[in-house]
Amino acid sequence: MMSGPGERPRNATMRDIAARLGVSIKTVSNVVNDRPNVGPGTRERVQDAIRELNYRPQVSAQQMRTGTSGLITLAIPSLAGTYFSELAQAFADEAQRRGRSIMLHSTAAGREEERSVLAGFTRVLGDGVVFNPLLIGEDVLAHLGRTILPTVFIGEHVEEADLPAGSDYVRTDNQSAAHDAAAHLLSHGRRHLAYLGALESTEAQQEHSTSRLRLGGFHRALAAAGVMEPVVQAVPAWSQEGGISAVRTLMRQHPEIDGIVCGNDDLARGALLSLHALGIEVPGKVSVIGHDNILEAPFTSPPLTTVDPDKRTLAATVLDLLLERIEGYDGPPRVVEAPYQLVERGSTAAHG
Amino acid sequence: MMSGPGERPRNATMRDIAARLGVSIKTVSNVVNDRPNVGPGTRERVQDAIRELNYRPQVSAQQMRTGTSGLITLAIPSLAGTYFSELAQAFADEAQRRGRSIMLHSTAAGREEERSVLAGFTRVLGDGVVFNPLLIGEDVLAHLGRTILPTVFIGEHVEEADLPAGSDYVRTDNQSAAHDAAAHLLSHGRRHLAYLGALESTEAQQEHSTSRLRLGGFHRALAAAGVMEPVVQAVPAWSQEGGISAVRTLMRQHPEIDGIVCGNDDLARGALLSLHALGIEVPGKVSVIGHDNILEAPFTSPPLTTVDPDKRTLAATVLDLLLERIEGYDGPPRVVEAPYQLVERGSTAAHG
DNA sequence: TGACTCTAGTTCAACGATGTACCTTGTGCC
DNA sequence: GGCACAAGGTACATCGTTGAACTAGAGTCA
Repeated sequence: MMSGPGERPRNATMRDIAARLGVSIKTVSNVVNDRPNVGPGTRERVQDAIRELNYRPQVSAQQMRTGTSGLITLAIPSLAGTYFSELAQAFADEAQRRGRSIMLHSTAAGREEERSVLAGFTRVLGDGVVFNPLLIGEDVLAHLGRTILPTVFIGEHVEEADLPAGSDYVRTDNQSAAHDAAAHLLSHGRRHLAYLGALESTEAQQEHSTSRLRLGGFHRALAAAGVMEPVVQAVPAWSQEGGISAVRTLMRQHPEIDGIVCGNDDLARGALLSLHALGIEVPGKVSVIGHDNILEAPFTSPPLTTVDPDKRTLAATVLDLLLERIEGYDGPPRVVEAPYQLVERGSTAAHG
Repeated sequence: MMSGPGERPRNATMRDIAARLGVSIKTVSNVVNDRPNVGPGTRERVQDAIRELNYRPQVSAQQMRTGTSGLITLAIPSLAGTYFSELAQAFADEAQRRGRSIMLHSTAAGREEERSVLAGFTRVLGDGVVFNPLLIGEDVLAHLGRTILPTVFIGEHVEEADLPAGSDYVRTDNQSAAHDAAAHLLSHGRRHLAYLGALESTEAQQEHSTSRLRLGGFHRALAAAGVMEPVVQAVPAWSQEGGISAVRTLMRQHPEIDGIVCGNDDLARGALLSLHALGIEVPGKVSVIGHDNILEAPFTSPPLTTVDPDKRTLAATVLDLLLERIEGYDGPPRVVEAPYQLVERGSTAAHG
């Protein structure tokens, strides 16, 4: 201990411990892994030596011998954006609970970057991959014989038929979620609904198809209720500021609007602020509903009703599937629907 | 290719390639690592086989042999919070540029979790650690003989004297940053400044000491300018909603205020919204300055002047130091001051 | 021709941990 | 006394990769 400055010492190995005590390496291994056939005295002496030499098992050696490292790669577009950063946090927490570590791989660079995730990153590293593709299409997936590592896809951009062998899919049904959000407003007597979140530019392409799906669900709900000509309001970006300016435009052009379904909670926050500034009561005159249930959603004014994708359960489900595959399951691709839930707060209310 | 469903095949190894071609494993290794002493014909045949068998080198075996894996652990409190999630993204990007991967370790669980980071996570994994401690104190660091892996500390909670052997420190000088922010307002003729961001509860303890340092810098700037009795406004949390309500209180109790230094940009965004709602012009009547330069700062209304800690440069600096240590440097701890920069936007302006 | 060098390889050991198979004691029991 | 048997170990091979050391053959040059 307190070795002080000097040569950076090699980390202690089982060999060091064995040598110091005059026992075999295997006995040390047995102590570390809580295996039988070690006398209580020996066990204790080994444990003392482990503490003294500050021994830690070396994961790479374990992986060589046993085939697993406890490492899981999480490949998502970017942490910039509330949803993905909260999702990553959920994965990190759930992985830690299971004694696993998360490797973060950002695919913001686009299609090539995503393809390289599937190709195995040019190096085999870790035991499995959680992958949220945005750009990779059927063409790529369909020609992928089999993933090199156990993989679970997440998101909404994967066709079930394209799932490669050795992978599973936890699907988020954004279309239904948006449908339910709109239906919620309709059930409260709102009839003049707007969808806030269409993107003009393909620049923010990442949210684009999410937006398209949510818009689809919105239309479906309105069609089912016989409400015609719903209003679709474009935004410059899925951000709070985008919501603020867009809602100003929206209410000027469509003063009859009494309910707004927002593409995500950042937009919804902007909508709330804008409505407040315009002196329009929420939920008295206009109801607002968001998507994602971000951490701040309960603290907006009024508190935001939103669709909760339950990131923690999603992460847990995904990791359970992945760990099953890592531990040997090799059946056909499984598809699991990720649950979501409408969380009702103050920004929506029944209408006289 | 297209192996289809069936037994999950072992990943191909160099041995497989060598066997198929009747060459030695070492020759395959030489091709993979672009080493000389391989004839052009042989090289090509090996490359073809690599493609056919979809071979990828196995990092754990490489690490065993060479001692490095290309993996770096990033231990930060949590991704919930704009600053840390943008910081993590910066690290992920910079690491990818350097051909390294980031392992994410969340220390939100607190002191014990932080201690275990220093103790080496109970398993040796990866080549080095980037660690932003919040709670670990001198007592722990000082008794740490030497870190088990090369480590670079970041943040502001480390005393230089306590740095363990084998580590470096990239310090963020929050006190000076807050000082400069206040001085900026003073130089524009503002005299009635408030600091927004003191925390009553120790619940949000993570930001607590950051807040304390920034408040210290604020006081220092005012004292130097001879401004007495600055106002310090408490907030329930360092969030936008916290800023909104706190600024309402602040302006009611202190209508003379003409400049607000905010603990972070989320608070500052709240301040801008609140001031707008109160009909107080920014920057006409009150100037607002934030901290962190979050991605949305340029898009607030008016655009937010803020202190930019330049997360990308920080990440690059940290990784360079860490990689030097990983590659063998074993000198005494180095301390580097992370630069920051005041980004002037519309929320501050000179005062008549 | 002989001494040398260069190219294109080969063989071997080693990194650290662990599963399998084997060995050595001491004890209990007939 | 002889044997079985368990408890508490040891010895060895192995996972995939790479550095060091070696070799066989061809070309160079005095």
